[in-house]
Parts: sequence; structure tokens; C-alpha cells
Amino acid sequence: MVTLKDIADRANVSSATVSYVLNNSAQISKETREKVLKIVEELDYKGNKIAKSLRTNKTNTIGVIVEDMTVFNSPKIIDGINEYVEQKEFHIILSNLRLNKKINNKFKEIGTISLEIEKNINDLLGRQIDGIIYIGEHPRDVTDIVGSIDKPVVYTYCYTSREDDYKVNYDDKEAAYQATNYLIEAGHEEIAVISGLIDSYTTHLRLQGYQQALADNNLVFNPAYIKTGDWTYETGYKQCKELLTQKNKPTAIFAFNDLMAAGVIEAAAEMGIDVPEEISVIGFDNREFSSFCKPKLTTIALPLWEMGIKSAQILINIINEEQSREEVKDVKLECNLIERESILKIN
Amino acid sequence: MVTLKDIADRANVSSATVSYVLNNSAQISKETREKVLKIVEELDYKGNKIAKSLRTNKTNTIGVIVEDMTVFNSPKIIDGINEYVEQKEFHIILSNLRLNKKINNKFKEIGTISLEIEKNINDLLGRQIDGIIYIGEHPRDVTDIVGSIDKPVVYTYCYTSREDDYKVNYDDKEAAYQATNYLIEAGHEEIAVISGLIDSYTTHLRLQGYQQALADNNLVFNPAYIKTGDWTYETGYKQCKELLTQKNKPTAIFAFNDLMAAGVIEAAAEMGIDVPEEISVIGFDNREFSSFCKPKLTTIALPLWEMGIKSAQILINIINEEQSREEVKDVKLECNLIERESILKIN
DNA sequence: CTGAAAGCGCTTACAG
DNA sequence: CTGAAAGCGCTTACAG
Repeated sequence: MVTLKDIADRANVSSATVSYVLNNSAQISKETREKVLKIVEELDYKGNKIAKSLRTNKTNTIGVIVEDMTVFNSPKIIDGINEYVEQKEFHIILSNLRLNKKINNKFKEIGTISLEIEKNINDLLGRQIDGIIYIGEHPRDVTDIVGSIDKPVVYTYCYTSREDDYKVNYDDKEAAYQATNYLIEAGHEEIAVISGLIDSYTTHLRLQGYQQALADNNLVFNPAYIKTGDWTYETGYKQCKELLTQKNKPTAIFAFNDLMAAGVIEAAAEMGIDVPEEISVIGFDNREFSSFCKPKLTTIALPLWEMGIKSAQILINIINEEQSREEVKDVKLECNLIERESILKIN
Repeated sequence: MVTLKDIADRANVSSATVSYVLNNSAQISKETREKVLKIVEELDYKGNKIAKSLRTNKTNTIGVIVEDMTVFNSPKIIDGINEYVEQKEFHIILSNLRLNKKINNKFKEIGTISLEIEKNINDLLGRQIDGIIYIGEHPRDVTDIVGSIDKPVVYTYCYTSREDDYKVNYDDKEAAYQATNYLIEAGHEEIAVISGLIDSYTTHLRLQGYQQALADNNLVFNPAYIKTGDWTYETGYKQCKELLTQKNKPTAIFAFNDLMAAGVIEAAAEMGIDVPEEISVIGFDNREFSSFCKPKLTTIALPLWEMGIKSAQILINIINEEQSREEVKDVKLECNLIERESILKIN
């Protein structure tokens, strides 16, 4: 391995000088500069970031903790982080908690692996990362999962109850408003909802958006149209059957995720009810499969990639102490409605 | 930040001693050991891996270069890598080339970004990673993309022409054999293929598997049943229409990926031809959407996660110079046929 | 414009 | 069983 000293010896200068030219950190005569650079080239000097980090106490590396890599949102968020981080010459150390395999959505059991998580974070800290981005598996409260550490952390696709924490998410309420409003504009007035789990913050926010849209359009809120799902295909299927057999049938169903929307489509098909001719459906998430449903599902796309970008931007700003240090600690990015084939325009 | 020296001072021992107890690298009296450990605990000492790495010339970190994070195969492979690496106390630095965005599958243009890739690898090397896993975007030749470096690298989901390189992939020929054979056992004799691009190695291998299965079952190979696709939904759709309008209609179609299989299903539906009653179809990849197709697509699942595990295992064995150093340099893992609803058993 | 020297936080032969 | 000391490859005040 070729070192600074090797370059210095060959160039008959001190290693300080070599360091200066490599970092542009002092006035160096054009002559020596060129001599040094030439030898750097010749010897294919790559430098040792480890040594540099030890000295400067900065690694230009951030830790990315992802609750589960195999969940649909994770890759796109990470891709966004990568994009931003690369242009800032940062690297990421990826730590994948694999919660799905370990506790399979039983978040009450998260205690059982909290030691593992703590070890994980300590490992990262031991590697002297400059900061952390924590990517949740779904938008839930992760307060205290990362203990209090002396490095900046930004949370994305999840939230904490500490106001001081940086969080970047999408705007759930606004998105649900948008979805509902789209249905209304298409002429629907009997709009049912198959929500997520009732104790979920997401469900709560989306219900708010839904009701707000109804209110803003002078439509009455009918509790009989609200069915509770648990985010799975099966509850979408089941609740759709309920909805389509009750006396006041809705003309449209807003399923709070694509999985449940797929269940809705299946249930309708089985009942011989045509989507979208007889019942319209809109999903949420814009999962890949949504465009393979039959009919192709109209849905809400999440700004995953943008969340990655934004998280990285905030974190690196803090690390580099740039003046544009983000003031808003709770960023909410906008979702996008993707028009496909599952909604009938009746006006 | 609390250092070794801090511990040493508090415990009235040398930092050597602290290091010895922390690493179990010398005989230390039970007494001092316990004293040291207690103070480590008290001060919540985390250690500095950077300093350790500089000294030991080993980072316990591998670089994972992924051609594109957002491609379906990547997350699962990475998840597998994580799984293995974690238990060996290694970390990964993730480098995402984002080829999709940069050259959008025009691999002939890879030259335009080869400098970027080189910079990427040099960055990784500068960070003193102990080895590299290179994850291709699809199984293609990546010889010379990573230049010759003095760290071990294992290639997965891609291959090189150097015999000496470590590669781990799935067994394409065997998988195609399995798919074809499954169709034959279901009673099909007129089995068409919609292949991938004809200059692809993958296509080549799968065609071999297909022909082998035919031969082993004394079925004649009919070139009229071989249609060339380009891996997209559109060619699946188009070639299916061809196949179902030509005079000798097949009873089954083997599409070389799920995307094309989805196109097949769509084309058949449009022509009023029932899947699987009138035409059976099998895909390849087991993409998430394949179970949302109508009918649910029978397909071949790739051992992605296992490829990640295996790659990590080989690499770390090399790094740790374990005696079980992998002898086979070209690992091929088995695929799995996933039975769903798109194939009719006619016997 | 350039160099000598200290030091970042560890590990490890060596000596006792 | 334990410590003094060197050294990993850099950067950076300081001096000249």
C-alpha cells in the first residue's frame, strides 16, 4: 500500500507538503505541487481514509439503519439517500435490523430485540459515523429505539414524540384528502373507506383527510361506510364483501393501502361486480403490483425517493454545520395521485 | 468521547492492559480484569474502531457495490448479505451505482460512467474495506468493471470471464429444465417459449434447459414455438398474440420472465382465450406482482437471499483465511418452482 | 512556501 | 501478569 510518506520520499518533500497539496490546504508553489501530483499519479496513491478520519475526527460516513430492507419502501428511500450522499462525498454504512424476520410485525415484542438494536447502534457509533438516518418499516412511533446519542439522527418513514428530533415523512392527511377529493370530483358521493388498524397514527391522519374532503364538499359523513382493515389483502377482501352486501352500497372504496385494494378487487370480481363500472376503488402506496392488478389500480404514490434525498440533505447539513441548517424539524412531503383504471368518472 | 486511556487512568493500569482484557489477548488476573470491565461499563466505553482499524489494518467492513438498488433482486440479496455479515461482526458500506437512472439499461454506454465507477471503487478502497461484493443488475458479463484490485471480490447476479473470480449465481439451465419439465409432467407437449434477448447468456442457458427437458422426454423441438422477447411486458404481449394466431397453437407458454408472462396473460385475456383452461403460462423470477396477476402466475423463484448469504460467506472466509476456504469459484444455487394458478394439468 | 513534530486511539512485540 | 514504547497513516499548529 502506498502512503503519503512514499510520495513525500519520492518527491523529496515532507509528508506535510504532500498533505497540503492533496487537500489544497496551504499555498504550495506550482512547481512542487505538480511534482507531487505527478508522483501521486504514478504510484496510483489512493490515500487512507481511516488514518485521515482518526486524525480529523470525521469519517464522512453516515449510518443508515433500516428496520427492514425487504419492505417495499426501503430500497427507494435508500436510493435517494445514496443519490444525495454521493454528491457530497459521503458514504453510508448500512445496518439492516431485519425486523420482519425477527418479530414479524409484532411491534409489541420489539423489547425482545432492543438489546440487538442497541448493539447495532453502538457498533455504528464505534465506527465513528458522523450521523444516522433511521428508516422505519412503516410510519410508527420509534421514540427511544435509538437511545440518546451525541450524533445527529434523522428519522424517516417513522416518527418520534420528541419535538426536537428531525423527521421526514409524507403528508398522510393531505394525501387522503387528495384521494377522496379525486373521487368526489369524479362524481362519487358514497365513498367508503377500508382503513388500516385503528390504533395507527397513519389511519388516524388519513381518516382526517377523508373527512375533511367530505366536509369541504358538503358531503355527509356516513359511519357505515367506514370499515376497519389491518393492512392485509384478506381484510380488504372481507370488508369489501361487507360493504357490497350492506343496503347502502357505496359507489367507491378508498382502501388505505394497495394490498387491501387488491383484496377489494378480488372480492368484487368474485361477486360479479365490475370494477370500475359498478364500484370504483383507489389504493395507497403505488406498490409495483398495483399496475398489474386488473383493472390497473389508481393509487397514491409515496415520495419515497424524495424522502431519502431530504433526510440525507438535512443530516449532512447538520454534520457540515452549513448555515442553511434546516429549521423545520418535521418535514412532510407531498404524495402523488397516479391515475389508472379503477375509477369510473360518473359525471 | 471516552478512550482506552481514560479507562486505564481510572483503573490505574496501562492502556495495554485495558486493550488486553477487551480483546482477551493476554492472560490478565481476574482481579484487574474485573476492575477494568467495571469501569468500561461505568464510563459506557464504546471503543474507536477507526483507531483499531488503522492499527490492525483490518476494518471488518466489506464494500457492497450494487448496480441498482431499485431493481427487484437487489434488496433480497443485500438482506442475505446483512444476515451473514452481522453474525460475523462485519459491517457493509453500500455503494449504489444507480445504473438504471444513469444509463437506463443501455449497457453499451457503460463506458460513459466507467470513470464514476472507478472513483466509487477507489473510494471504497480508500476506506480500507476488506473485500467487495458486486451485485449485478441482471446476469451479465461484468468483466473488467471492477479493475484488478488487491482485495478479494465476489460477484453475484452477474459473471465475469475470468475463471479465477468468485461468482455466485442461480442455476439458469436447471431452472428452465425444471419449468419445462413441470409443464411436460402436467401433460403439455406443445410448449412455446418467449425468450429474453437472444444475445443474453441467460437466454442461452434457459434455452438449453428447455431443449434438454424436451429431449429427455422424447418431445420434438419445434422452432416455430420459440419467440424472442426483450424482457419487457410489451414483447410478452406481442409474442403471445403471434403464438396464439399461428396455426400450430401451443398449449403452454414458458415466458423467460414474469414481466413477459404478465404480457402473455393480458394478450390472452384480450383474445378471449382463458388462462389456464386454454393456454397455460409459466413465468420466471417470482416478482411480487406475479401473485397479483389474474390468474396468479406459476413461476420460478430465484434464490436471491441465499445468494447474498453465500456471497458473504465466501468473501468473509477469504478475508478471515479460514481453512474451509471455498474451493468452487462458480457457485450455482437452485431455483424453486412456485405453483400457482396459471397452469392446467391436462392428464 | 515548506518542514519537524505532535498526536488522533488503538495494538502488540518485548521486557521484566 | 503487566507496562513502556513504537507505530499504523494521516493532519495541522507552529516556526522559519
